Amino acid sequence: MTNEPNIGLLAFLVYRHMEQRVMAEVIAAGHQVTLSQARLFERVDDAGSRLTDLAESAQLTKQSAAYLVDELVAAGYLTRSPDPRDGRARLITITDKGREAIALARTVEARVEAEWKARLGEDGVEELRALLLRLREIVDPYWTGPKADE
Amino acid sequence: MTNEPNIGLLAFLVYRHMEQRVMAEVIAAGHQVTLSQARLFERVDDAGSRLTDLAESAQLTKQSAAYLVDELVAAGYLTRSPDPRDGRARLITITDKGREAIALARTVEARVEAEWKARLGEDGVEELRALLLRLREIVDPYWTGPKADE
DNA sequence: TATAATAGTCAGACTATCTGACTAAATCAC
DNA sequence: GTGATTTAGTCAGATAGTCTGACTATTATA
Repeated sequence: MTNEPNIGLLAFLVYRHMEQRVMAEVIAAGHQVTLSQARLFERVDDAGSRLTDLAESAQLTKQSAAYLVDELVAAGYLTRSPDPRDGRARLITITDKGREAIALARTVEARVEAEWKARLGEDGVEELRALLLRLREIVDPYWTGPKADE
Repeated sequence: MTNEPNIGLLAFLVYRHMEQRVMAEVIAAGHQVTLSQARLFERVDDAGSRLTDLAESAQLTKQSAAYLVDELVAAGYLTRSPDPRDGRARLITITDKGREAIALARTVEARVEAEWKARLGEDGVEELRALLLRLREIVDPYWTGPKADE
């Protein structure tokens, strides 16, 4: 494989590094979360998510998502409650313990990005973010246009 | 999760898109390869790789790597032969069928990057690649410095 | 040459994933 | 408004891919 590294692979290395740095500190802080759980967890909306939406967003089956949500509920990071607006649905929401983990993750993310700034410069990192954001529009099926994010 | 998307997550979306596009076409072309197999396969060196190196590069245990290599050998994409320079080791090399799959993957990668150029411009894509390459140096543990790649 | 390190395999367990079949509730079509 | 269809989620079972621990064979080292 002696090739000009393609952008997909380079992006993977960046993504994996960030994920590993965050996971390492989250686990070091005593949180008992697996990678699969974390990947689903980070998609839970502040206002609560439905299982079906979570599954779609994470590109998993509902069954797989339910399995991971069960574990995250048992570990105290999420709760399920009936959705008042739809008797079939249940709302999955983040607990205080879950928010603590998110806060820690945000801290680590900021620290890693700071390291990247030391390498690429403030301008370089912002240029990178801008380019990736524009790519997101054609690369992320859950992108619904500017501002429609929330 | 109503946050300024961090670069790690944005990089993930880009990586996943490329991977899915490539896998979809590789499978459509009749190759019977799973994602896990492909992720290992793409790390096999042109000159042949050792299992231990593959495992380390893909961040798997030797056992897991061996399991995937077994499948790729059975499917005709790889072969194993004794390493003439080390009686303990075996050299894992790419078959002609494996090279066909790689050629196809390269074609799809080029097509996807062309789409990205339509969005970001030629300059934008090259700027993105340049930034990711510089980040690679601090983000990829198997990076051994310029030119030492081979 | 005895000891330690390295390359890989064997055996067994477990996590995360899937497919298929199902229940209950909401929505749609008259 | 009732019957058919769609939607949200669960239950049961299978499987892929991953791990840990223990082992063999070969090479390198003291």
